[in-house]
Amino acid sequence: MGRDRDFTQLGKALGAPARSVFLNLLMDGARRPAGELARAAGVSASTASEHLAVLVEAGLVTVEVHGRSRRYGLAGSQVAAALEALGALTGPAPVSGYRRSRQMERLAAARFCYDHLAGRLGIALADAWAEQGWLADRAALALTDAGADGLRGIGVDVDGAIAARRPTTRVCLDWTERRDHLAGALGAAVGRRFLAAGWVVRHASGRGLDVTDAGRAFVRRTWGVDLNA
Amino acid sequence: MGRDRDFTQLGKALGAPARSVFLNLLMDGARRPAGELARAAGVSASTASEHLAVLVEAGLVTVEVHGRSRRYGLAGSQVAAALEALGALTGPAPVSGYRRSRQMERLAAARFCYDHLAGRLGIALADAWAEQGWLADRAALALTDAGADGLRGIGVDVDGAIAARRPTTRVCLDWTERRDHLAGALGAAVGRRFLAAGWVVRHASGRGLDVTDAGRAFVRRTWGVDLNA
DNA sequence: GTGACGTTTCGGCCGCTGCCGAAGTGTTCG
DNA sequence: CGAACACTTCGGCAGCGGCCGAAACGTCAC
Repeated sequence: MGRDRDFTQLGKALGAPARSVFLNLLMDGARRPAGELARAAGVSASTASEHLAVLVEAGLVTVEVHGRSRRYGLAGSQVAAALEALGALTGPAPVSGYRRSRQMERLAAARFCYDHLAGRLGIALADAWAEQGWLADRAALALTDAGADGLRGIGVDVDGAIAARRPTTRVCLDWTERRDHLAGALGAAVGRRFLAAGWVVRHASGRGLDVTDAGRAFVRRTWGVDLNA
Repeated sequence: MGRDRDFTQLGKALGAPARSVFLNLLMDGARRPAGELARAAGVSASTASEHLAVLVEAGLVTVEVHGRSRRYGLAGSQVAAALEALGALTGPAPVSGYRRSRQMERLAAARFCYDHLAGRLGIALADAWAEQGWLADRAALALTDAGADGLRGIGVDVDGAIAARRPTTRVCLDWTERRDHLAGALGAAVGRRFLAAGWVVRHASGRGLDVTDAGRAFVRRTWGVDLNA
């Protein structure tokens, strides 16, 4: 009787196409009403409702009631981390020259992964910060004193991130690039700062991001990162 | 068509009790013949064979043919990492005083998580190393120069771990304790050293470990870690 | 070669699950 | 208060998936 962790319920919850679409949509950390999710997945409202009930039952998703609308969202950063880890497994390794749709290409450039920056932007930042001694180790991404000062200097709530209940820094393996980037409470704080400062803007819907001209200039000026490369 | 990562196949693969048992058994990184897995899960050989084919198809498991026996094992450390992340989600947080079977208690004390030490032993080591400056940061577990020297001094193949293709250090969230411990190539190197030196021994089957008297004395002498606490 | 053995493939049964449309519940708006 | 709306629950259908035993396959031992 050596079974100690039962993946059955989680697996069943993940194992339906419509639910997979829902989770992907919710990976940006936003809450969405049931109807929007139903439309996005191409199923009827009743079917979507049943799917959402399954996800809630499995603990992957939580609901907030807003009047006659119900907003569904991921149950927490741990869920997002698990989905990222799982996502890193699916599909073959991205061989160079693999053809991508324009949509995928935009996602690969910059996006939110639940609450922190990901895509090539996230990786470039982690690279630069490791290079310049703001993070101690490219593999582990530990925050140094210099890094704490530097991030405070650009308006990131470093102390809030350190005080948070979740781990301050955490590595997250990128889906598209297969490289690590910064997650955890600090990653979330950086993401909030980038949005607030207007260095990135959200796509109309979903977790895609566009780096603004101001953002592009800022990262080049501050860390010498050239995002057009 | 915003779906970019499809969890359906992985989810279906995880969503059967017998397969969950298989994966749990394989979490120690060992390969096992189909028959043994069938017996452990309480299903017929034919059923087990079908399940294993599903797991292979999903990329979670690989086979090695040894004569007329076939040994199944996890497809890599990324799979183990994803399963750990998923496992951290299941079940309620371990409220204090929660009753555990003796089997579970032994697993909670020390075990292999795919290829690195986990359980209270793994956490105690991470704590001690962070405390003593061998790892830069309890949250990120970045290896310091002092840590590299120290681990080399006790016979851990630090340089091999640094040169490895996978990340040198990585944090892994413990199932039972909900705390981070050291994984990645360095975690694996530490695990190999602990086994080779006889500081831990494997249980008869599965991923459980017993810390030997020599191991207990060693960790107390070297880092002041008292495992009886 | 022949027989034993570990594993896979096949056929068939049963139950679960996804899907929908219709009806029901609760909320907002006029 | 009643109609419109967002969502959930219910009933019913179709198909998939898990299970087994029987048979086929490949390998090892003698």
